[in-house]
Amino acid sequence: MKLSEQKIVDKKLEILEAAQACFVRKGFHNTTMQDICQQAGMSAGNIYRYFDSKEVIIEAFAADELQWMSTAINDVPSSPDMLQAIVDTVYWTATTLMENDKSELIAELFAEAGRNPRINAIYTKFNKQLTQQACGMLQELEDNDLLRCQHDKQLITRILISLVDGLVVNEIVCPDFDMTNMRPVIETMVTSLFVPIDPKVN
Amino acid sequence: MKLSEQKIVDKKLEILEAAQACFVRKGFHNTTMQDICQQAGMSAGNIYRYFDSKEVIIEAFAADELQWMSTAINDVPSSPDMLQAIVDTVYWTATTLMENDKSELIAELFAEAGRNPRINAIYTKFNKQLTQQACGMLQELEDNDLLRCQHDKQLITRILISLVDGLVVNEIVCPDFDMTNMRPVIETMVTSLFVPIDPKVN
DNA sequence: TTGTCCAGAATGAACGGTCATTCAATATAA
DNA sequence: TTATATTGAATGACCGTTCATTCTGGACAA
Repeated sequence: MKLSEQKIVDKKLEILEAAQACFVRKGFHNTTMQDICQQAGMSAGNIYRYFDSKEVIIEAFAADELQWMSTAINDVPSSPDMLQAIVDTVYWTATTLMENDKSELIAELFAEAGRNPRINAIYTKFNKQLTQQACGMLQELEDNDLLRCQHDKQLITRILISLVDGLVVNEIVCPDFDMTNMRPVIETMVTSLFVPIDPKVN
Repeated sequence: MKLSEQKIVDKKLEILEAAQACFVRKGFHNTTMQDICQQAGMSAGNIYRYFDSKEVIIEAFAADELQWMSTAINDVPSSPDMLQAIVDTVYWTATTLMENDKSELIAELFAEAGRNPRINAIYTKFNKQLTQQACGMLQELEDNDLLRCQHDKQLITRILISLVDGLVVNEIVCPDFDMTNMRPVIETMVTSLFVPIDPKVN
């Protein structure tokens, strides 16, 4: 009758999904345990068997959410043209986040990271990894003479990440502005940061 | 003995300033009325003579805050070179917001706008104005043959605003990343969106 | 198969604490 | 004295968390 490891993981996930639905609607602090209970179809006491506190649920949710973003970024369809691949990464990440209604959650995460040290630590760590990963990719492209960066790679990376985050959260306060044509603009901006290496030169 | 109009305005401002200090530290929902009372050196009952509810304080604060940003944007030192003027506006706005510790507040505003319709309305309205104002400036530059936009003016504007917001909120999750050299990168990206009109051509 | 037992899963009412809001009492200035 | 400003303890609602209780399904003896 004891639940298997797997069942416990599933249960936790179930709770986190319910929590997510509530967090989207009301944010972390306006969501009550009762909200989560109702959404999860589970009693308060039972939820506390899986998570020690609401705070822990928020933290687990944050970690999950960043995990989701991380995989979303890796799912960008790759292009043979390296410059296009970078443009795609920026564009796809932004549009994917928007289309999956992550705007509110990301805004919530930033706000929480601003005052909750534990959430801040989770986000900071994720951000550091993401930056390094992206820098590594740029470095590799340079090493293989496929591209040259016009500026410091870390700066470029951080600014592009900021651009994506900015686009996503701005969706919240631009309800009726059509962003579907933003790709060419993104392309111009991103492209300007790199010099493609002309094969003819070799 | 009745307070003059001016005194009432002052009192309200005093309360809003106290509220702001608390909001920076704890965010809207973790700030208690007691926090605000203490910070303002005023009793709870008295604050309720000036604001009907905590909710109203948050709304008034949001409006004030956006007002502050609006003026900050207009305070950008102007440059004779129009392209530089645009770059400056983007760069100055971002750095000014960062230096005045607005990151947490802006993140908080985005999060709140995501679920509180009244705050959303305030922010949306501000955003619309800001976009129009910026578009108007670009239009004027084009009309005077000082510049040509490579893309739709509204799109450019929205994306640049998003970039600024993204840079500012990203400061929260990049505690130890040095952004002081970001200007050249910003310059490259912003510049790429416009074609300066060469006087020789005329 | 059938009935009994029990560990672990789940429930939900109750508790203690916190917080926004109110209001009776007091201070103040004209 | 009086109208207004201010105080801060009291109020009532809400919320995270707990815990006494109930449910469930498999083990096992007969």
